Amino acid sequence: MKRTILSYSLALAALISMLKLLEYRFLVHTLSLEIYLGLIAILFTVLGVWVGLKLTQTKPLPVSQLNYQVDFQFDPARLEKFGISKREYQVLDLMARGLSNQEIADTLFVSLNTIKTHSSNLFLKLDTKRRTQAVQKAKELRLIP
Amino acid sequence: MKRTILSYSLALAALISMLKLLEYRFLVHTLSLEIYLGLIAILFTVLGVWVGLKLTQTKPLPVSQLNYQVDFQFDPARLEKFGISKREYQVLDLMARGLSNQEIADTLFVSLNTIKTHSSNLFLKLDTKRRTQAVQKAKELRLIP
DNA sequence: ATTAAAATCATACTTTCGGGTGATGCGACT
DNA sequence: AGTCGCATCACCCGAAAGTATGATTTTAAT
Repeated sequence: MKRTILSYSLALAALISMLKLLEYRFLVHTLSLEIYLGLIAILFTVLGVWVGLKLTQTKPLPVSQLNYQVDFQFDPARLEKFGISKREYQVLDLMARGLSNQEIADTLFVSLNTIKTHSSNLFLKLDTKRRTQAVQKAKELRLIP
Repeated sequence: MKRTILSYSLALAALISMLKLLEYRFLVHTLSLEIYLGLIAILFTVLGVWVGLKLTQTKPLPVSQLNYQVDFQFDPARLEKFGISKREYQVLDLMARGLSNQEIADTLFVSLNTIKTHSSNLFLKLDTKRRTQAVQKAKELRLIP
């Protein structure tokens, strides 16, 4: 985490420097200061959105909305019974929504390999061989809605 | 959602206007342009983070339906709506139980290739790319329990 | 401060899925 | 008699999923 923050800071610093260089260029070319400021504002807003998403990490995806909610109740105790970690649970949830490993990786902002590791561990803990089996079993066990 | 986006846009516009006013003030007071730019950058980064978080917030679902496999009832009419044949339905059902294509083939005493054909056709008819997605969608559509 | 668990990522390899294409046989319907 | 839908199967190929192993980094608990 420290590392990420550091890299973001560096990226930000680099961006600012770059912008400063550009600044003089633009100004001598008589581009209005307002437009320039607007561009900076937009750019950093986008950057902010990006940073915000990165830092908060979790963001469930729709894919196929039509979300029907059952009398399902999230129960950490049940997860603990199977030794399923928070991250693994997130992966399981997205799996159940029909996402591919790559899509899950993109959603959680981690690499494909990481998701493969998580899912492999899930299969061990749920004693299943495939994702479809894992999802089915997790539903039976009321681990997911 | 449109409303939120609109309000954010307005807020942004207001901010920009405000900043433009400030701009002249600051400039006549000989505050360095670099510092000013940096402030804008930081401000809009923060704004971006805020907007990003707001936009990705998942709202809780209404507790409308409290049912899921309770009221399931096999309905050939629904299948027909999607053009799903008897055999394809069987494959879909076994798929949802977590069986691999090979296992389904063994269960139905046909070849693996046949199951592949059936499942491919299923994906077409359900407009899905993966078996997990197909199963999920079929459950939503109440095609299977 | 140390330690244990969790999370991350990589590389290499095997298996399973899924798409595309084409072919055959069978019953039903007209 | 012809055609249409369904079921069956084959072959190829690329993509995705899954296994195994090892490593580093974060986080949480003691």
